[in-house]
Amino acid sequence: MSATIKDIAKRVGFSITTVSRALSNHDDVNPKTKALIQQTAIEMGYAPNLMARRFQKSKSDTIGLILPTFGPRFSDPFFSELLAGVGNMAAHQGYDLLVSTRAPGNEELHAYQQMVQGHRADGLVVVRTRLQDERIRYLRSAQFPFVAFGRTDEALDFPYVDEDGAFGMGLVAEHLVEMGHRKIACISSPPNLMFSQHRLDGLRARLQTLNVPLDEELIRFGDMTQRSGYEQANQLLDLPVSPTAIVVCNDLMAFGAMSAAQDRGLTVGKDISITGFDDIPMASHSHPPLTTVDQPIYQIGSMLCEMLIKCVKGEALEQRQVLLRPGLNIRQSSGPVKGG
Amino acid sequence: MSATIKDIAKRVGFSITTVSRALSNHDDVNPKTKALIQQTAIEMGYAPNLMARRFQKSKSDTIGLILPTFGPRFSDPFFSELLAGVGNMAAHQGYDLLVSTRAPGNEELHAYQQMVQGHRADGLVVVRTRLQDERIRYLRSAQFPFVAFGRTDEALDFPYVDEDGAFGMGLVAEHLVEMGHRKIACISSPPNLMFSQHRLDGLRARLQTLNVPLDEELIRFGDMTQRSGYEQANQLLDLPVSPTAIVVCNDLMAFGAMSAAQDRGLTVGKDISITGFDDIPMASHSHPPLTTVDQPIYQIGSMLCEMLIKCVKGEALEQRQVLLRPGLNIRQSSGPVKGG
DNA sequence: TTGAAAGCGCTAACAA
DNA sequence: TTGTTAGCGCTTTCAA
Repeated sequence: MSATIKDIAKRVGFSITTVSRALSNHDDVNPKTKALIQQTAIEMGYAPNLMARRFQKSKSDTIGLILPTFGPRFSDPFFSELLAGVGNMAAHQGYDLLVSTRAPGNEELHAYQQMVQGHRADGLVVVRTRLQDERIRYLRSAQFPFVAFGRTDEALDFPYVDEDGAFGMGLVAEHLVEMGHRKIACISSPPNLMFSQHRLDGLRARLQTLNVPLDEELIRFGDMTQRSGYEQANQLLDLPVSPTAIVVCNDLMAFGAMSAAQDRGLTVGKDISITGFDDIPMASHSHPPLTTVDQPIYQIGSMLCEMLIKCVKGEALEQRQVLLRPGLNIRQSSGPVKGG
Repeated sequence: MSATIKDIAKRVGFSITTVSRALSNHDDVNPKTKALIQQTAIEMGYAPNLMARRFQKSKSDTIGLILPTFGPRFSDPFFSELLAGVGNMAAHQGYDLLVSTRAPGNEELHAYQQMVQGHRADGLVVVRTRLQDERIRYLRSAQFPFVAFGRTDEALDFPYVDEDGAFGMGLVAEHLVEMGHRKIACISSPPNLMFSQHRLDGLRARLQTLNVPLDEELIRFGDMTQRSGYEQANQLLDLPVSPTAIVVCNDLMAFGAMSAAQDRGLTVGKDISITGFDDIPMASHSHPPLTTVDQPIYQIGSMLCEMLIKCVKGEALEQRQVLLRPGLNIRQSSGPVKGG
């Protein structure tokens, strides 16, 4: 259907070799010939056949991203922003972005294998690292280029970008203790996720040093959805002595927790303090606006992609492991302890 | 690096043709030979080189999806769910999913051209159709397979899935009028989007027949973000005689509108009614839970993908144009008009 | 400065 | 049932 270099060669009367070189802008082609060929290519509406090119160079010029989805209703503003960050950088660098969505487990690992073995992508972005992460183990054993969003619990050396969640939670702890809170609860995210560990540990450690040890009875685990935050918060609020503050490990669950509190007639920020983590755009326009730890998701996506492309090209990384230090955005969902 | 059919051929002592046929499970191969070859392939860890296969068949087994993003902070739960719907069906059918993110405009159209001309994908999913949609015009002119999420204003025949937004808004209109509302405002989405037209027109038309004509002064346009809903609602609430109900054209803006009302001390569902559209998971766990028109985003994604793959394979579509009829989920964000 | 030729891994006519 | 051969479109030695 569309023109090939062969067609162009026929038209201009040169060999396909010369055409190929002219179009790749090699400098061993007579300028006049080159100009003629390039002009003709435009006239004929030539577009290189990428499948042929990729095959012959055995490079896909594609990076892969497998999103861990839980259940069909995968409604997560976090990932759409990350995707935009990765995708825009990929496009900027002339790379395609191949996306898969799989629930963690065997099928997911299989998807990784397919990406690698089928040469579907030149490198992979691994998101939301887990304890004993089999994806990372696999990619390392296959010696396949990848960059992770998150660290791991194993002593493995690989490139990653992560945010210092422990530090972020430290800021939350300080803020709440300063506001007089002593009975602090936590709705954490699934414990098999690395960032859950960092955040919860960070919270626990900082509270300890502030002499307000975290009551282990007041820790709940949710699945990161708003619904889950709602349910876990309800459990906490049902306790005989309910907490004066709930530290939630992601914004979505924090919204759910706010709803739960509000359903009981509590004024969030006055009767109870609730904090989040991520600072998704919605956080500044909820009611009340959410106190939360910021995480530059879009930029992280960009960085991941940029680093990965360097890896793929065999270029050296100026920084192989990046740990970002977050800030705390204090808004109206948190305030002085009541009667404090 | 990895084994090829040539390697297998050498090992088993058959020709590469026979190996190729055995691995493709053709039935003109001796069962014993076939078994031997397949066994050997497994032993050798053979994985077909997709780039080679795709090149030779000149089919990418890939479908493309270009997400329209506005600005860097692309935090949209709607699209992540759609992506999951499309992606899971694609995986299920053995197709890859190529994703790009572009702001509407020239670069976006260029991305479409790249997909088409570079044979990057066998077919495209076009989301969020617009008035005079140049993407659709282009794909039609290029005779490239595509399926759209949404209709168009031009009299063009192409496969699509859409939800009957006018009907959905009719339900909202009925609900509000029944609750005694007469001063109804609307926060619409950008008027160049087809679904905005359908929803606003549907609202206007149904209100008309209910003898509660929509006051054109009470129509505002937002950009679909929570922030925008917040801002537009504030404008409406600043009017000398503020509306008793605000019909918002998507859930995210509805959340923003709720925040704006709540900031003024209004109780949403009592002092003012607010409705949304989409029924994203968050809608049932906001405070108060949001009355909204449901839209099965995940299923729509699946359908789009399934239809597209049929198109790509040259199979007939049993239904070329699908228009889904929505329902209204009445929750606590809407109620009887105050003092009504 | 240009061209001939080989080959990337695979599939599919056609022949045996 | 199996093998021979050609070729997909492109890049890249090597030779002229």
